[in-house]
Amino acid sequence: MARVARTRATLRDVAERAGVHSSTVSRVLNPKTRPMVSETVAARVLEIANDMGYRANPFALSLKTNRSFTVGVLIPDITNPVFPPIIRGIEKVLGPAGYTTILADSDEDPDIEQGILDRMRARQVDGLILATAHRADQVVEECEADGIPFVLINRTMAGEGIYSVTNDDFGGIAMAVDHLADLGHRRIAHLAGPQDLSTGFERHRGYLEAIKARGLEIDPELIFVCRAFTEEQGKTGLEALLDSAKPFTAVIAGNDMLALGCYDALEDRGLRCPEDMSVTGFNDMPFVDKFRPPMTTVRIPHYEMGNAAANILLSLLEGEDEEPPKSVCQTLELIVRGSTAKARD
Amino acid sequence: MARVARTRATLRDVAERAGVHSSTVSRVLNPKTRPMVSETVAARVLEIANDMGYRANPFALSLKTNRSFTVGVLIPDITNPVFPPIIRGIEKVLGPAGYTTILADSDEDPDIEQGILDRMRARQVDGLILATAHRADQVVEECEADGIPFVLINRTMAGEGIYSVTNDDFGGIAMAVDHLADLGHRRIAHLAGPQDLSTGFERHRGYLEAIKARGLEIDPELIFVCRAFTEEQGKTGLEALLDSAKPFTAVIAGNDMLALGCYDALEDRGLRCPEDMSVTGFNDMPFVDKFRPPMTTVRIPHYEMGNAAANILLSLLEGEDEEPPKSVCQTLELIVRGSTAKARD
DNA sequence: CTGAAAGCGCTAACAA
DNA sequence: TTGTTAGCGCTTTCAG
Repeated sequence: MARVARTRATLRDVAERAGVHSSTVSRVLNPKTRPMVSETVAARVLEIANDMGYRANPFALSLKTNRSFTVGVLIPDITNPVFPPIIRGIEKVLGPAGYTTILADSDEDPDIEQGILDRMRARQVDGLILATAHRADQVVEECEADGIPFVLINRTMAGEGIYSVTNDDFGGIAMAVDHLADLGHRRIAHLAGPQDLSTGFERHRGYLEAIKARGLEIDPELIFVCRAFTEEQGKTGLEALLDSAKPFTAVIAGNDMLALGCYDALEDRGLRCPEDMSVTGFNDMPFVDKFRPPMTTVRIPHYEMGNAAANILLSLLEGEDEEPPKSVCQTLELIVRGSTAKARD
Repeated sequence: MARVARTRATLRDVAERAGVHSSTVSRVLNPKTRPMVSETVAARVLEIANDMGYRANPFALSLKTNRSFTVGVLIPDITNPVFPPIIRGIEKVLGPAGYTTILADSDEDPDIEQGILDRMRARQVDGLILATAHRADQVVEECEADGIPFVLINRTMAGEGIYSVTNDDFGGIAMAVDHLADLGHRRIAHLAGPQDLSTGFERHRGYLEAIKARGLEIDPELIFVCRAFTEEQGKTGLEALLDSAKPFTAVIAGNDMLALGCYDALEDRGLRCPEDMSVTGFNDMPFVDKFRPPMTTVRIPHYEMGNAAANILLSLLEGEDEEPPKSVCQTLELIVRGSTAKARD
C-alpha cells in the first residue's frame, strides 16, 4: 500500500525563500491584510508563493478561523431528476465564492436525515441548504436552535427568521385546474402529496381553491393523499381513486413522480392517457417531455432556485449588514404537452 | 447578521471534568489507543464525553493527522440519470466508513474538471473517485504523479496500477447486435460515443466485432461518431446517417442519451420507432422504461458500481496490506423493451 | 497506565 | 511596515 507522502510548501517555506517572516507572507496572501505590506515585498512574496505552488493548508486555516468554507446540501432523493439542476444552481454560486458543497441524500428517511445533519455539524459546515424540510421539522428546529445559518429550498415551513426559496405551489396548481376546466373537464381528481410537506399541502390547498373558483364541485372522494412523492404511491393512489370514486376524466398529481405513477395505473387498467384520462404533473423535471405521453406539468425554475438559495446563504455567511430577503417565492408556468386533452362527453 | 457563536466541548473540557489529563481522554476516544487505558478510567471518560456531547474538532484532527476523511467524487454530468444511483452506491459505502464525499460535476468540460481537481487537492481530499476519465487523461495522470489514491469508474484508461470499475462495454454491445440480428435486421447502424472515452471506444469496437461475428457486412457509412454523449448529438448523428447512408433498419446508440436523440430525429422525420427503425441504448438509466417507446438497452449495475469503486478506494485508504483488485469489470444484461422490433422486409 | 510537552500550519494581537 | 509570539484542538512521543 505504497502511499506517497504528498507534502507541500508551508507559509514558512515561502517566508524563508522570500527572506521575510511568515506573518508577512500571511498578510500578503490575505486580501484584507495585503495593504499592510509594502508593494515591493508583496510582489516578491506573491511571485515566490506562486512559484512554489503554495496552497494554504485548509486544516490549519480552519482550526484558526473556525470556518470550514464548506456548505452542506441536503436532498430528499437524489434520483429524482428535479434535484440535479437545483444542485448545479447551488454549486454555480457557492463554488466561485470559495465554498465546497457537501451533498447528502436522505432518501426521505428522517433517521438518515438526522444522521447526516449530525455528521455535517460535526464537520463544522458553515451553513446549510435544506431541501428536506417538513412543515413541522425537528431537524430544522435544531438548526435554528443551533444558530447555524441555513436556507430552505423547494419546501418550507412556518417560522420567524427562516430563509427559504420556494415556488408558488398554490398558484401553480390553479393553472393546472384552469387548463383542465378549459378543456371541459368537470370532475377533476387530485392525487395530493404528503400533507406534512409544504409542497403537498399548498398544492392541495391550491386545488381546493381553484376548483371552487371555477364553480366546480369539490368531491372529497376525488382526493387521495399519497404517503410519498413516488411513482409507486402515484400508482397506488390513482388505483384507489379509480376503484372508489364516481367516474372522473382528469387527475392533477402533486408532482411529476406521482403523475408517472398515474401512467402506470392507467396502463395496467388498459386506460389511455389522455384519451380516457388527462393527467398533469408538477415540477417539469427533466425527461418528462420524453415520456409516453409527454407530460403536461407546471414548470419550476430548478436552476434559478439553486442560485437564489445559494445567494441568500452566501450573504448570510459573508454579508456585512444587509439582510437578505427572508423568503423568495418563484412564479411558475404551465407547460402543456400530450397528457391532457379535451374531456370526452 | 446575528451569528450565534457555536462552541463545543474540547478534549480538555472533558479531561477536566473527568479529572484526568487530556491525553488520556484522547487515548480513550481513539479505538487504537483505548487498550492503553485502564477499564475504570476509560469507562468514566467515555460517559462524561458522551454526556457533554463531545465531538472531535475535525480541523485539529486533520491538521494533526494530515487526513481529511474526505473523498472527492467527480461526475461528468450530474443531470444524466445514470449517475445518481452510482453516487448513492458510493455514499452507502463511504459514509458509514466515516468519509464525507465531496461531489462535483464537471459538465464534461476539461477546464472545469481541472479546476475542480485543483480545489479538491487544495482541500486535501484523501482520495478520489473519477467518472470523468478520458482514454488519455491529463487530470488522471496528474493524480497518478501526485500519488493520491484514486479509482476510475465507468470509464477507464490504459495504465499500470490504475484502479477501475467498469462494465463489459464490448460484450454489452454484442448482445444488442445479436438481439437485432435475431430480429432479422441486416443493416444495423451505430451511433458511437466519443472515441476518446473508453466507453465510446469499446462499444464501437464491440459493434464492429459483433457485426463481423454475425456474418453481417461492416459498412463505414453506417457509423457516426458523436462528439458527446448528449441527446442533441444523438439527434444530429442519426440525422446525418439518415441523410447519407443507404437505408438501414436499426441503430445501436452508444448510450441512452444518444438513443433519446435518435427518438427526436425519428419523430422529426415522421418515422416511427420501432416500426420504421429499431433503436437500442446503453446504461438502462432510470426512466428509459417510461419513454416513448420504452427503450431496449443494456443494463449496467449502477448502484453496485458505486459500491465497488468505494470499496476499492476504502481499502486503498485503510487497507493494511491486502491489495484490492486492480480492475473490476461488471457483466451486463440486455433489457428488451419496445424500441426494437422485427425488421420489416 | 498516566501525565507532560511539543508541534501540525496558520492568524492576529502586540511590539518594535 | 515588519517581526515576535501565543494558541486554535488535537495526537504522540517521552517520562514517570
